[in-house]
Amino acid sequence: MLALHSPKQNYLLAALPDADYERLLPDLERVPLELGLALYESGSQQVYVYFPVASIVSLLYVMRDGPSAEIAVVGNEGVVGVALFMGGESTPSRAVVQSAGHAYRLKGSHLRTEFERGGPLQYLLLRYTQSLITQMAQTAVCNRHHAVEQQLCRWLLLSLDRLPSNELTMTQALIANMLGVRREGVTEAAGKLQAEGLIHYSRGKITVLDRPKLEARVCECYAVVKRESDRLFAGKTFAADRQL
Amino acid sequence: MLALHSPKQNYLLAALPDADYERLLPDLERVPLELGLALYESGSQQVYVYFPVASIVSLLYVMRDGPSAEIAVVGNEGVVGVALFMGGESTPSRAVVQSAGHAYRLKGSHLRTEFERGGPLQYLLLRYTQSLITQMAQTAVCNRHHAVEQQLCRWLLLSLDRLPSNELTMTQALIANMLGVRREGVTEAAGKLQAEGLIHYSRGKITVLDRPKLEARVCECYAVVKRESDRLFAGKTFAADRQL
DNA sequence: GGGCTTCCGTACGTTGCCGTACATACAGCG
DNA sequence: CGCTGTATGTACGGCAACGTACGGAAGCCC
Repeated sequence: MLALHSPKQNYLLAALPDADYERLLPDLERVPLELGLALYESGSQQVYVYFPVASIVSLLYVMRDGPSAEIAVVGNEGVVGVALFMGGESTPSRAVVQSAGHAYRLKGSHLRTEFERGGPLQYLLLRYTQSLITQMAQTAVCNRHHAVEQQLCRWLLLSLDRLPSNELTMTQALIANMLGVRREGVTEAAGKLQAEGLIHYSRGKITVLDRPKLEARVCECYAVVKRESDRLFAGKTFAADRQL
Repeated sequence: MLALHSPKQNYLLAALPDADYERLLPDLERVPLELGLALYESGSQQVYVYFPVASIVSLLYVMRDGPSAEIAVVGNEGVVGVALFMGGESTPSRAVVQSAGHAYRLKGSHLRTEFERGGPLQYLLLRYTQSLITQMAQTAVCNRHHAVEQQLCRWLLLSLDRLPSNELTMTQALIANMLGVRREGVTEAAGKLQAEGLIHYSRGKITVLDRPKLEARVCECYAVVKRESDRLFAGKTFAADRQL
C-alpha cells in the first residue's frame, strides 16, 4: 500500500526503482495547486518540474488577441515542465491548474542532473514526453475535424482519467476557454449530453453518469491517445511495488 | 565549404562536434526521397531515422474515415523518427515525403546507442524534439482559430524555410490534404494570394513572389514556431565549421 | 430576505467552411 | 491535332460555429 500522501501517487515517480526514487525523495517538495494557478507563463524560465498527484494541469496557448487553446493536459500520469530536461527551459505556452490538488515539485537543475545519469528516470521521462507528443498531435487533429460535442467528450474523458472520482469542478466557461470555443457552444453540447443522461452538471460541478456511453460518443482521438499512453507504459515500471 | 553531397547539409548533423560526427558517418546512408514515399506508417515499427537534406517530410495523421491532418513538417533542420530515441519506436502517425530530395538515414538501434552516450548528439536531438513539440502545439492552435488562408500562408512559409529555392512542387489538392481542408478552399485562398501578387502558381508549381507580404499576412503561429526554433538552436552548435 | 454575482439557457443574424457537382484549362502523348 | 488525364475554377445549398445580446436561475453575503 501507498502512504496517504506519497509522491508515489504520481505514476512516473512510482515507476522508478527504489534507488532512483530515494535519491529524488529528499528534494521533492509537496505543494498545493490551487485552481487557476499558473505554474509557468509563456516564455518564462521554468524553475521547477511538477509531478501532479490528484490534480490536473492544462498546457495552453493564449493568443495575442485573447482566445486560447489547450494543447495538452497533465495529471498524475505525467510531469509538467518537460522543457527543463529537453533543454529549452521555457515554452511558448502557459501551464494552469485546471483541477485543484497537489503536486511534488523538484528544482529543474536537480532533475537535470538526475536526467543526465541516463537511467530509468531518463527512460521514463522521455517515454512520457512521447505520449505527450501524441496527445498534442491528436489535439491538432481533433481541432481540425471534430465537432464541439465530440471534443467535449474527449476533454471530459481525459480529465476523468486523471481524477480519482467521477466528478469534476469546472464551469462551462472554463471548459470553453480550454477548448477554445464559445461558452454557448459548450452549454449546448453539455445540455445534449445531460438530456441523454450521460452527465449531470450544476454550477461548476460536472458528474459523469454513464462513462461507457461517453466513450461511445467520443471521436477516435481519445482512444488513440489512451492506447498510445498505455502502450508506452505497459509493464514499463522499474519499481518492485508498482501497482497499476 | 561543404561538399556538394554531405550529411552536413542537415543542420543537426552539421552541428555535431567532429568526433561525434565521424562516429556516425560510416553508418549514414544517403537515400533518395521520392514524392509521396511513406517513411513510416502509423503504428509501424520504425527502423531508421532520417536526416533530410533539401527535402521535406510531413508528419500526418490519417483518420479512420479518410480525412487527414498534418501535425508537423520536417526538413533539413531536423530528423524524422524521434520515437526511436524517445523510446516508443512507433507513433500513431505517418511520415510522407512532401517535397522530393534526399536524406541520410541511420539504423535506429545505432542511433539509440549513440543517444545513450548522452553527449552533444543527445543534447541536439532533445532540443530538436522540443522545437517539434512547439510546432505541433502551434498546429493545434492554428487549426482551432485561424482561417484557411492564414494556414496556407503558414504552410507555405514553413515549407519555404526548408527549401533552397522559392519554388515548391505541390498541387493544391495535396496542400488541402496536408491542411485537412477542402481542395476548393485552397484554390480560393491561393487565388487571392495570387491576385495580390504574393505568389504565382500553375499546375503544381508554386512560386513565392513576395515573401515579406506573405509574412505580413500569416497568423502569429508561424512566428512562434520560428522564434522558438531559432531560440533553441541559437549558437548551439558544437562543430567548429558550422555555418549558419 | 434582498441584493449581488456567477453560472447557465436561449435566440438571431452572420460567416467560414463543407459536400457536391460540374466547367474550364493546361500538358503530355500518340 | 485531338485525346486524355490532371490541375484548377466556380457555383450553390447546407450547417456548424461565431459574435452578440439578454433572460432566468442558483448560490453567496450582508
